[in-house]
Amino acid sequence: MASPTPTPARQRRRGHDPESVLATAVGVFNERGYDGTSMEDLARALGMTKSAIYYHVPGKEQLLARALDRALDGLFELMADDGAAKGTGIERLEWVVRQSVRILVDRLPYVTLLLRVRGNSPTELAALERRREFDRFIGRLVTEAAVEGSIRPDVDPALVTRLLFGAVTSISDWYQPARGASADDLADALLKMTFGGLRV
Amino acid sequence: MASPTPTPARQRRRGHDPESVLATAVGVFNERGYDGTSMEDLARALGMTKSAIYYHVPGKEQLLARALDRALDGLFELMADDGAAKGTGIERLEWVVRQSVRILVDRLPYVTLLLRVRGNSPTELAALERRREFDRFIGRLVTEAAVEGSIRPDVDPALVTRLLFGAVTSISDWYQPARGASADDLADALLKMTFGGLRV
DNA sequence: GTCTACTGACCGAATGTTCGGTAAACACAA
DNA sequence: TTGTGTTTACCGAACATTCGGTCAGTAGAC
Repeated sequence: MASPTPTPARQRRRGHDPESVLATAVGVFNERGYDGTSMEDLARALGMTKSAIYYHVPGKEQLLARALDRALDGLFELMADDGAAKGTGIERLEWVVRQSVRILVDRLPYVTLLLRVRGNSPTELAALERRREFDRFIGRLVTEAAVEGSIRPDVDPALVTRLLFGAVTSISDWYQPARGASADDLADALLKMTFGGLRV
Repeated sequence: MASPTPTPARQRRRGHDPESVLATAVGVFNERGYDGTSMEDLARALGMTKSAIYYHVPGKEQLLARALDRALDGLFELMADDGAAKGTGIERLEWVVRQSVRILVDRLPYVTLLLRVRGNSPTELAALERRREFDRFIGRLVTEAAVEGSIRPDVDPALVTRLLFGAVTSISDWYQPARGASADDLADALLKMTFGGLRV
C-alpha cells in the first residue's frame, strides 16, 4: 500500500504484463475472430514468441474469459445502478440505452468480443447466459414502458426490445472513435431516431 | 429444354447433393462460426464421413463462398430493382429497408453468415467488398432523404445509416421464424420505431 | 546469485484434404 | 433374364500442416 512505486501495475523492466497481453489479444480476436486467431497470431502481434504468452496468461481460453468478464461486469454494474430504478419506465429505458452505449464505447473491444460469442465452449456458454440475463432486464424495461403507456401500443414490446438493442449493439460493428463521435453523440442520434422518429 | 426428365436437378438415386450439403453446412457455420466448424462437425451433421463431403463440394472455403454469394446476390438484385429508384428519397429508403428485411428473412442463414464475415481469406475479403458496396448504396439513400428534407435535420445522416441498418441486420441475431413474426411484421415494427418513433 | 521475462525445441491432438477402394444402382446387349 | 461395364455415393486410412500448450535453458537487471 505504501509502496514507493506509484504505478504498481507496470514493472520496472520494460516489457509486457497480463494486462497488455489481454488488450492486444482482444484486438486480434476482434480482427480475426476468436477461433480464427492462433496463439502464433497473438505472439506476432505482441512481438514475442508463442511460449512467452504463457508466462503472462494461462492460455487462450482464459484470455477470452477475462475479456468477456470485463464486458459483462460493465453491463451488470449498469443493471444494479440507481439510474435504472428511478423515474418512469420510459425514463429508465432511455437512461439504460444511454448508459449501454457508454459502456459499449468505453469497453469497445471487450463488448465487441462478447457480442460475437456463439457458445462453443463452457466459457462462451457462461458468458452467453450472463448476457441473456441482461437482455431479459431490457425486455422487462420495455414492457414496463409499454404497460404505462409511454410507447406506442401498435408495436410488440418484444420486437421493440430486440430492434432497439439491435441498433445499440450494431455500434460495435462500425464505430470508430477516431471519427470523432462520442458515446453521447451516438446515444443522442440513436434516441432521436428510435424515440422521436426520423420523419420530420 | 425438351428433356424428358422434368426435374433435372434431382437424380433418381436418394442421398445428398451439393445443395443439401451447402444448406446443412451453412446451418452449422452459423451455430459454431465458420472458423469454429471442422469438416468433422459438418460430416456429423450430414450423417456421412468427412471424405464424402468432398464428393459433393470442392472444400470448406467454397462452401463459404457459395453461401456468401447467395446472400449478396439477393442484396444486389434489390439495389437494381425499380422500387429503389422510384419516388421521393424517403419513400425509396422505406422501400429498401422493407425489402432488405424480406431478403434477410428469406435467406436468413446465408445473410447471417455474411454478416459475420471478418475478412480472414480472399473469399471473405471479396464478400466484404461487395457488402460495403451495398452499405454505400444505403448511405446515399439516407443522404438524399436528408437533403430533400424528409428526415429530421438534427441527426448525422451517416450515423442514421449505420443505426438504421444496425437494427435491420440485428434481426439475423435473434429472429426465429417459428415464433410467428413475418418479414412484413418485422419491417412494420422497425419502420414504426425508426421512422415514426416509439414515444406516443 | 537470484529473479524476471523471455527463447527455442518440442509434444500430442486436431485440422482440411487426398487417396485407394467398394458396394449398390444403373444402362444395355445378348 | 442374365451378364458386363460404368457411374454414383460413399468409407477408412493416411497426408502434411497447424493447433494450443509444455519445458528446459538463459540473458540481463538487480
